Amino acid sequence: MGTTDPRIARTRATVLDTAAAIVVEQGTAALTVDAVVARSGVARSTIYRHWPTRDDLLVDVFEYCVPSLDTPPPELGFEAAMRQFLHAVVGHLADEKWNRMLPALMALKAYEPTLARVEERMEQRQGKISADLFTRGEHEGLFGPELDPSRAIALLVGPLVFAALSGETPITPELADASLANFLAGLSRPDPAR
Amino acid sequence: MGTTDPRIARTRATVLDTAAAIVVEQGTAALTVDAVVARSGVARSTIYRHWPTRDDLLVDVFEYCVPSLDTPPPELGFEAAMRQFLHAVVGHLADEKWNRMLPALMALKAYEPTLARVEERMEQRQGKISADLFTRGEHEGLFGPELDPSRAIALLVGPLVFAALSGETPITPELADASLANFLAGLSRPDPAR
DNA sequence: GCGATACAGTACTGTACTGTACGATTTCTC
DNA sequence: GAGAAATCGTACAGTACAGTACTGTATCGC
Repeated sequence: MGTTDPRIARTRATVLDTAAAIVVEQGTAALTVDAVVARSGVARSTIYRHWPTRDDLLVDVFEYCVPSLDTPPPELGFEAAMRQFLHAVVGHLADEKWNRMLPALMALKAYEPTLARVEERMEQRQGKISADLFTRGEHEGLFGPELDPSRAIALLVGPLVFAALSGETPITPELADASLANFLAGLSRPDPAR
Repeated sequence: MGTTDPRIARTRATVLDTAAAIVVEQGTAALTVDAVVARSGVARSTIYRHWPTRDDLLVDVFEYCVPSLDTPPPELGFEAAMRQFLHAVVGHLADEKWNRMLPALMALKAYEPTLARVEERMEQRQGKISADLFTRGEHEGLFGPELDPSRAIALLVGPLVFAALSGETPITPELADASLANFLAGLSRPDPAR
């Protein structure tokens, strides 16, 4: 019952790998069924057996490539856990694959509701992790419950995403450390410049 | 000599406005010559008289929409000037036009060298402004010459861009203030967590 | 007003891609 | 080994778009 035909899994993986490579190397506009056929060797009719339209394939490609982040071990405190989380984010953003696909997803989510949902699920998963981390920080007395998690994530992760997108400054664990250090420093200065 | 035929300027503006609206509302893939013809009333042959290919038109649309930032008045110190700069960035990112076009530019610059050059020029202009601002900060003794401007800009502007892209947290001047406050707080804590 | 030029409108070619249909072949399951 | 199912290969219709060519009309500069 749980056993699936290996042919199905095989072609599905082949097509998704090929399609992802095309998107990474040439952009989403270059993802045509013919291009996948030429590069993967999988027959045209076979691809349409698995995906009803080209757009459905594109959605699956993104879903296939979205990085999965883990919750840092519970014994870590806020600072150590957040550092580990940010380092993981750096790792994914530095990887050429996601480095190319993230901007494409951001650009398309405004017009393709199906891709918007992919991005939504991704942010939900990461939101759960960050919520866990901020709970640790609150228990440590670093900040109160009034802290806005979404806003804090923007402050912490924003610089990393910016570095990945602009390419002006290298995206490294050190940058993540700097972002975290600034965030922590800002906490101990609750009434800034007023 | 310096006078140009008003017909040229008129159709050029009409086409660029229409094309920009199409890109903002439906994405770059929807920018076809026929779509511009239908919406603007400008004839097909006229468009091809101004732009040799559709891609050239797209490049001009981006160039046309790239926001221009001003250097804050020289009498302002680092903090006030940077605040003003960041607030201007917030203004452009919150505007629907650039909010949609920036991700598209980020996604396409990896594959279209001509668009990469558009983005390059944009970053160059902003780089000049930020270099000016960091010089002020250095003269004020806030930091030394070892500060990396590109990296600092990532730390300061990154959260704003992240907020604009993700849509999870509102992009407001207050967010800019928080980013700046964290950056300044990090300065007075030169050896973080080591 | 007049010549020059930009614009409108239409028709056309060529191409690239989507999605369907169908028979032949391979590969899996049992 | 036999039947089922997935895959291959090809052919085809339909569409959307890029870019060209050409004629007639409106608008500019002088």
